[in-house]
Amino acid sequence: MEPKKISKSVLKRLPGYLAYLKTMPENAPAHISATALANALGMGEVQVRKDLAMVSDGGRPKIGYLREALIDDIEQFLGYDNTTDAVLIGAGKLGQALMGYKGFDEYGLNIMAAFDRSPKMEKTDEGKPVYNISKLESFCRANKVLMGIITVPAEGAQEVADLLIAGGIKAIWNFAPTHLDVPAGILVQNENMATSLAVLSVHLQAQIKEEKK
Amino acid sequence: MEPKKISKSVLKRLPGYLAYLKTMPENAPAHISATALANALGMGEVQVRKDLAMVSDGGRPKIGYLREALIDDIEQFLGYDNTTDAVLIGAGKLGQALMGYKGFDEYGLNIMAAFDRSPKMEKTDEGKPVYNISKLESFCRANKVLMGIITVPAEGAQEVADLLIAGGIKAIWNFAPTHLDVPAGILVQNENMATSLAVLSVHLQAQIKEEKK
DNA sequence: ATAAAATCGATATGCTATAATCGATACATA
DNA sequence: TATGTATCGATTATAGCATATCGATTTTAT
Repeated sequence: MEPKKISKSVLKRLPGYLAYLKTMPENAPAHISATALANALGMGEVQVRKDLAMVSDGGRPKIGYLREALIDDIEQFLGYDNTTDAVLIGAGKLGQALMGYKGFDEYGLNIMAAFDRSPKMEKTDEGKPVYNISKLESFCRANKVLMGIITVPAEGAQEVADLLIAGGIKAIWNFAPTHLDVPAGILVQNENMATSLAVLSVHLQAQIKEEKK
Repeated sequence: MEPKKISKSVLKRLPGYLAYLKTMPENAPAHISATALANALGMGEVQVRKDLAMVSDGGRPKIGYLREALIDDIEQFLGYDNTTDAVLIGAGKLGQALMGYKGFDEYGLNIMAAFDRSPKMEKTDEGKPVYNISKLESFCRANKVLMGIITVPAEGAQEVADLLIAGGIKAIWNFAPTHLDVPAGILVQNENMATSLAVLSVHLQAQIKEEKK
């Protein structure tokens, strides 16, 4: 499958398909149609079909997609088939939770090491090393790390980002609830819980208002 | 300010403005213009102005918005001024990280208690009670809880969601990497790290490809 | 007091994403 | 072999969102 230009919205839906496909039982039919997928996930069938067409050409009328092939195609498109190394900065609770999350292997993500301003341990529970943040830049450069995960408080986030960029990082996964200024070419993906909370909060307010009527 | 219909995209940007406004130093000017905000956050000034106009009418030509008033307006719009109670299910590392996050107070979110299939403690580090999941439904009903936070593994997520809905919950914050089937009227906000990872991964692949040229 | 500068708010345009429709294709069954 | 049906894929339409432009308003400076 040739790599096509893909919109971010499509991109964000792909992991959903992938997760669903992977959780299907072994004894399920080997083929699945875009229609079936759409129904299962509560989405429009056209959208699903279009999304799948972007990453795979294995769809056959009346039959659908071969499940295994489709999984492979999506994973390849998302780059889950070759691992990318990452570093994590901020070994607090959230940082440790991420370090301990086994599932990242599946996504081809390997967190090599954690960094902290004042490390409270030499290794995480999983045996990954925890270094002082002073070593961050040289470590990134030496290991050609391309991705940094920021789990420090908001105040320190920009500083960490600058260090990462100095170390040659190309993508930042930012869990700090703050805006990061970065040069062009560096991607910042904000995992901002505040935005999710906003959506939830406004929805709940509307619900409460509705009830009072 | 009258509540207007607001698009989700606008909604998701509001927390960003709020965070920035709050981190401004005390000695900064009391007024800030939409233009200044846009520059600081690297956004289009028109968009910022439009967004702010949705939640506040305190903007004055040549002056801008009074910072404090703007903060209040946004917070009121987002419902951060009155607290909503929530329960959290899944007292693993991620769950504990969330329980320990102090910042939720600012957003008017109060996590009353945690639930787990097999609780390993009676109280969290912060002194919040941890109950067996069997008590979840009755607890929600008794305390009129409207929001549930799911931090259990993907396999158990749907089951937990069903329990929550049975308990009268209206909104679910889902950290499990799986799709949840819920009846209409229930909002599911997925905090799906897989989608973020997908964006990052594809960006990195493109970067690597670019370099090889 | 008047003019200039800056900012807001509203309107208009273009673009992207989503949704709907239609023809083509491949399998199943008689 | 022929026909019917389910599904894909392409094309077209719709809608929502982001961007650009313009006029109105208010402060500041001369």
